[in-house]
Amino acid sequence: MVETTRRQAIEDAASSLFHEHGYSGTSVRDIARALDIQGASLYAHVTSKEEVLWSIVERTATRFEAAADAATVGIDDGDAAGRLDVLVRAHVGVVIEDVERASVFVYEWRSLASSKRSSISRRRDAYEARFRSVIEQGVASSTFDAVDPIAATAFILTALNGLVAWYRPNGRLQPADVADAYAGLALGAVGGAATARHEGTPR
Amino acid sequence: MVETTRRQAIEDAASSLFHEHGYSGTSVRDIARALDIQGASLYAHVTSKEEVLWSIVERTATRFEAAADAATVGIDDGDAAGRLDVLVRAHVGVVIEDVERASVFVYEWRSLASSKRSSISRRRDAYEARFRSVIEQGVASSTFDAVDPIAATAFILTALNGLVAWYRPNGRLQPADVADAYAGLALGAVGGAATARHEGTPR
DNA sequence: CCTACCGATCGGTAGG
DNA sequence: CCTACCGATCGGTAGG
Repeated sequence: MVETTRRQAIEDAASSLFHEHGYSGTSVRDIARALDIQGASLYAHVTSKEEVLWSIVERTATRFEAAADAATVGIDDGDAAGRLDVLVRAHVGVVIEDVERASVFVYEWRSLASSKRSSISRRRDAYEARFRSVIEQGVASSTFDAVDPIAATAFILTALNGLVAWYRPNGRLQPADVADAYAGLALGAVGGAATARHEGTPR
Repeated sequence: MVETTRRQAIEDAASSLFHEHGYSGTSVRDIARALDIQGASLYAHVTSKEEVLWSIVERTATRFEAAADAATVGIDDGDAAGRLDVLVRAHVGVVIEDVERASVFVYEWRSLASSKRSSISRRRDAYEARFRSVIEQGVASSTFDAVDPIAATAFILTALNGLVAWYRPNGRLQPADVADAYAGLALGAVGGAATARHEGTPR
């Protein structure tokens, strides 16, 4: 990976280690060792270990939000299947673009101290609500089966996030294959697959 | 919770703390404090922190395996939808019966040292293969849609495991509601819901 | 189950 | 970015 700044290299190394061993399972000296510098030297670039976590989590939260914004622009409010399709593809795209940072965002945000933690918690809730309202609307319009929207949202979002545990950039499935597969599975879960599959999946 | 032995109380406290803060984020003294004893006193009952993790993880692995065994007994090999339905319900049942231990099993086994870690890794692979072969068979018999069995298995199992992040014992949904909802969503994901829903979901 | 203690490592600072 | 160092905490042991 080509690094533009030292700071970016630090966050790359930290993302990789936090992904593999967790935030508490990674020491400042582990991060430094990955960059071939002394532990104390890290503090020339960062103010604390938690600040590094915060930076990764905050930026990744923004990427998920921006991708969902971009994906749903111009899609008819009444088209629940189409909206869920693009939301799923957007989410999968952000995960696959940087599995390590996505993994840290998804699983390590709880290690943040209370104020930052609750800030992320609220943004996660709002993000989840986008999926839920699409599902509620699909159920209301009978586009989807009569699923429980809260359970269905949790089911789908945790399935999408689970990608970070098994997706490998140079594995059998190309990013587009994963996006297609996951969009089909998610739509199928709520009973909206038949419609979406017959219509294709326009973006 | 009624404790039969001190050892059990230790594993209860550890499961709760490992679930909330992770294995590395929990100290031996944290566990001791939850039991109102000194940190060093824990070693009268356990040989190491990792042994406590191992005990929780190993027992929970066995519970998942036993539940899958029991659920599939007497179900026709050719009935992919029926088999997937009971596998999903069995998995959800084990998670809901003890969310904290299930969470530790699912997310903290990576903290085990190499030999125990690879033992659990193999058992997880074998367990996952049960789901995958049912899905492969359902696809082959056109009971299910032509999903990618590896992706579909990962999608479904990570969704089921994601339960530990949001299920609350005294929440809105009763265990049976969650099992029904998740069985429907999982069957739907692979396109087998119509069949299962019309047939009902016998156990 | 306690007190007293061990060496190692933790996140972080001082001063260059 | 380094060396030298800080107090706190880590998992664990000795001996009762």
